[in-house]
Amino acid sequence: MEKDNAYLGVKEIARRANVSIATVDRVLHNRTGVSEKTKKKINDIIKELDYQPNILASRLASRKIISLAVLIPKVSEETDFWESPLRGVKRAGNEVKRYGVQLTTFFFDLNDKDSFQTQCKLILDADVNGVLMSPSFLEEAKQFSEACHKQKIPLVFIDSNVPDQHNLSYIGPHLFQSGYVGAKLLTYRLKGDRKVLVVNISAETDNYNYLQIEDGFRSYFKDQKQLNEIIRIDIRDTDYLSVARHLTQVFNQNEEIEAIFVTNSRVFSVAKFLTNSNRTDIALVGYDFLKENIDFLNSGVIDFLICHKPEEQGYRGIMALYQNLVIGGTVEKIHFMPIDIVTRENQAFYQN
Amino acid sequence: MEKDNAYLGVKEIARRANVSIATVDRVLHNRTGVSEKTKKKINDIIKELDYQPNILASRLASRKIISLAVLIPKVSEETDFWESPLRGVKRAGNEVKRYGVQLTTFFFDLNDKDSFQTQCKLILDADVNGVLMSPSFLEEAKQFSEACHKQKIPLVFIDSNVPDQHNLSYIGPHLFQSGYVGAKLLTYRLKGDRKVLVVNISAETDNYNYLQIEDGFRSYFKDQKQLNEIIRIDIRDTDYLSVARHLTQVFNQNEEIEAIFVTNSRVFSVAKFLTNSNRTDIALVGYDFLKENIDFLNSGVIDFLICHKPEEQGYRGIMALYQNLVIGGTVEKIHFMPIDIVTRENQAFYQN
DNA sequence: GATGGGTTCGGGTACGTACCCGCAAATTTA
DNA sequence: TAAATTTGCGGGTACGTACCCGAACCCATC
Repeated sequence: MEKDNAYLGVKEIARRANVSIATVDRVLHNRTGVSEKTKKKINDIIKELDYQPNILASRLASRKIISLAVLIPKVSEETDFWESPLRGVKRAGNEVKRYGVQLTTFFFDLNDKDSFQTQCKLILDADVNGVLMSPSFLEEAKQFSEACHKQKIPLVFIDSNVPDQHNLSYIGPHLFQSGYVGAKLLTYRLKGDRKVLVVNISAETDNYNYLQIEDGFRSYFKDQKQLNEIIRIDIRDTDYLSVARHLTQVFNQNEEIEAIFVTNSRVFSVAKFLTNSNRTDIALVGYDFLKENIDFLNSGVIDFLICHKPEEQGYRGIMALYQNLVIGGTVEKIHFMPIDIVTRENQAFYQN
Repeated sequence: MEKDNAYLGVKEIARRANVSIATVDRVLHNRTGVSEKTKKKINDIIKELDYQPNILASRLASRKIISLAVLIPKVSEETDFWESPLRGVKRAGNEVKRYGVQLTTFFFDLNDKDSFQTQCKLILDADVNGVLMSPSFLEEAKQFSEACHKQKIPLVFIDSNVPDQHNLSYIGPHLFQSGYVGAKLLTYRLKGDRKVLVVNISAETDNYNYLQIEDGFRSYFKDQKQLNEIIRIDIRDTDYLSVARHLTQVFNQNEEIEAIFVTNSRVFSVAKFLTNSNRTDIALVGYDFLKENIDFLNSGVIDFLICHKPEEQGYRGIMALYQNLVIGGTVEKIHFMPIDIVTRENQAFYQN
């Protein structure tokens, strides 16, 4: 029941190297003031002992706090999707705050590029030690990523990736494959080879994410040699009336639609439309574990929801920064989230 | 960047109560040697300040180690299912060992009740602070649970639950609902209303888990008014030859089987049989993310795998004990794992 | 009023690491 | 060669809590 006395810490290293603890400490934090010779000697001993610093003591002795910034879209009336990542962020924040880590959250408006840039500047001015962000605007995110890299601030992307950046990690879905899974699910409900409709409801002008999902979706049909014609529609105004108007038009022009795939969480709008227009026999697949979506899942209007664990993305994102900054460990550059399939039957136990 | 100086610890409590730190400490750990009057005074101040002990300092100062026991089936040649929980356990163990928590793992033979009891005794003799176990043998697990309760050792069940025990927590699937989901998935592949076969391959004599799954499975058919006749078969010898022999017999007696549901991870045996006997058009649903199962999923013989994140069960189980013993926090008594649906398309990103 | 035993409490050190301060030796400068 | 730096290093204290050791105090008893 006694703690393993054989714990080998700085004291033991110092003893073996015939130096003081302070010198070992200097080497460990590669501070100046140690001759090359002793530095090498100490490093050898560290390697030999496979020294693992005691984080408890380390964080306790350090009077510094580590401050992390989080930049995500604010929750709008239209969709509360970003509540989930925020929950995960807060949960992680709660866990690490006892280790002297502090979070500050910055929000931007998904319909306003400027707000994104403004918040980016605020973060850079705040002199933080790490950043977690959703790179909703591709070009602006790239610039910010560059700035972080120059200042050696580790940066983690969630929800969607920005390729070829010096970021610490990406934690989020493999969008192409996600669309592929969506197509597969849709085919379970396909009876004939009538038309399939892909709906993108988004005010965002950058449709980088959306394109990858649709790519995956179409690829499945191609791979399976499904003959269904795939038609598509973009709806820029995200309010229900606008969605209903556009869909009415599509249905007027295409009488043979037997399935709909919505590329994001706004599938509930489509479900509402189908309900209102008595078209609930149409197969419907969409994204994300939102309350509205679950309701339509339970009433059978939505057949499947695909989900990428948004809360866990937030949680893992913060933990990756913690890992990197506090523990000094390595973090995998890309961590793909699972592509979860949610149905009426298993939704009760889903962990968002 | 400086740590919040306003941290109020035992020192401040002692100052306000006009006592020494040691006295405050005695109250915090409700040790003896403090008069009721001062105890009350100190407790009031603790409440007033909403004092949160610094775990870092606490664990650092404590020379005690916390030792946890893990009791799970050993990995057999037949199935390596228990590798996953063990991985999760080890991952958690790795995380908490820096905080003075030590794990010892005990294995028993799923075909040997005695080995289970033997290991239980060993654990009780080892004077551990907490136990994580798979209650594979119901009655024996109950006895062990009682013993733990008497000795005030927190106990966590994973994989399956034992109702009405004084255990700290259960972390695992809702078996009934899991069977329900299995039935739903199977119906996606059902074309007519021919027979459905439920297969249970298990040497275990206690089929407590299995029964709940089959209950859920049948309930779905009842709820949906599916007319398919459900036949069932128990296979006690888990080797492939035995499985093939039993299945051959069933198929000889029932020509109209169009779908099979296997109630545990041994679905690969059935898949192998279907492959060997050219019956791959039959729908097949089973359990668990094992390599063999994934292979058959990829080759299209298995349609769906259901999975309850076994690795995470192990991880969360240890963390629950850590939470309870180190942090002193509360733990939810039942934590149902998600009922994950794994297909060929999303398996690459599944987190077991 | 002295003695004893129990109760209540404080001082002090330790946990392993971070980092300030200051001293001595080595090196450069005058 | 002496003085002024610079470099290399050790001593020591602090972080917030745990817990040992003993001291002071109380009340009862003779």
